[in-house]
Amino acid sequence: MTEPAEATGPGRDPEAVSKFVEGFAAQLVEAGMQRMPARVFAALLASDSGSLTSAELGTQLKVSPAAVSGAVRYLAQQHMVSREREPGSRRERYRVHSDQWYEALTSREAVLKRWEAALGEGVRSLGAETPAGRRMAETLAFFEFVDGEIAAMMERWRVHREQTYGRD
Amino acid sequence: MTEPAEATGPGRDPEAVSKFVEGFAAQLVEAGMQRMPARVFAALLASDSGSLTSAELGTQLKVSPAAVSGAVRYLAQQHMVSREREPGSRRERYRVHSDQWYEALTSREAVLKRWEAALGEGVRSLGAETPAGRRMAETLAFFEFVDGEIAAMMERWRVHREQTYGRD
DNA sequence: CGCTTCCTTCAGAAATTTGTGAAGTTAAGA
DNA sequence: TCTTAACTTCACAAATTTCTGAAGGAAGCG
Repeated sequence: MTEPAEATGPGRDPEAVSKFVEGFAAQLVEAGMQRMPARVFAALLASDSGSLTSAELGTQLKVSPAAVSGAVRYLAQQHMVSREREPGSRRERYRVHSDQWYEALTSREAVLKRWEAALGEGVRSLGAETPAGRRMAETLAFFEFVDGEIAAMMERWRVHREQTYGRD
Repeated sequence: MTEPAEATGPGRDPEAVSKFVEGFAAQLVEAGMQRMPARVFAALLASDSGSLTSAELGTQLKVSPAAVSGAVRYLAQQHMVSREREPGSRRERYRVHSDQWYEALTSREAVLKRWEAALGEGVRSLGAETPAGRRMAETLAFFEFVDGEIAAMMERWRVHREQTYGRD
């Protein structure tokens, strides 16, 4: 029986934590995410409190403060983490909300929108009546369809989740 | 009025085609795709026949046969293009099927599966009763939910598409 | 009001990724 | 069977990305 290890801050089982962090980060990287943001994100996901300071992240991941800073800025822009000022301290905490982050992941809305814009432009410039134009128009229609569906899907997830876990 | 340009093979309006190809490829790159596969894919999408030979791709994109070869291998692995042997010629054609490719894009099933595996591993090793374990379990549940929803969504798309465009 | 702590920014070094040229392989056509 | 066209593979060069160390700036605390 592998003792689940006590939930002491950075303690627990650094070995197991690190293994998960690196493994999960590797998968995120393969899906197109930059390495450092992926590692930071995985580390937060694996923390008991769901939040860590810059310093803690640097220590745990063995990287410089500069690297943490860059990664965290990226993640915040993508709405995958939020920053919190620890009142009465110049420490900053970075947090994953258990629902916030995967909404960010699916609602790659911004990405879809840009794809749609590029496709629309293509249809216009190549001509809607050309075979290529028609193919692009159909592709565009697909993305527009997906856009709508995703919103509905997230709504169903919220319901499903509340039934299973109760509110956040 | 900007003449839609004649649908002559490589002709049409090389200017407009190139503009679309580079623009759309750039968006795909930003979403995490490698540059050359993105350009090749965009070029195929913008071709009237929906298929091009290695040589045509090389000429149009101004890259070496080696680069085309690498890009095409990647795209084929991702099921985003299919290869066709032109009967009675050693030319190979690469093709986008109008439905095949976006199914490949959305059914990032393989990616999701690997994420799920990594998360499951994390839950096990950190302990399902720890706060971190619970967070990961919930995340895992979310991906499993998405898995199922995507299949249903694609089915709805097929119906929607057939009504709009008729069968392929 | 200055000291100290923590984070950020920036320039550059290191590592990784990407594309090329050249040689190799397969298969059509004579 | 031999020639030749077409794609692939491989080693290396170039470009890009990624991280670090050092300097700079904001905010608590004495």
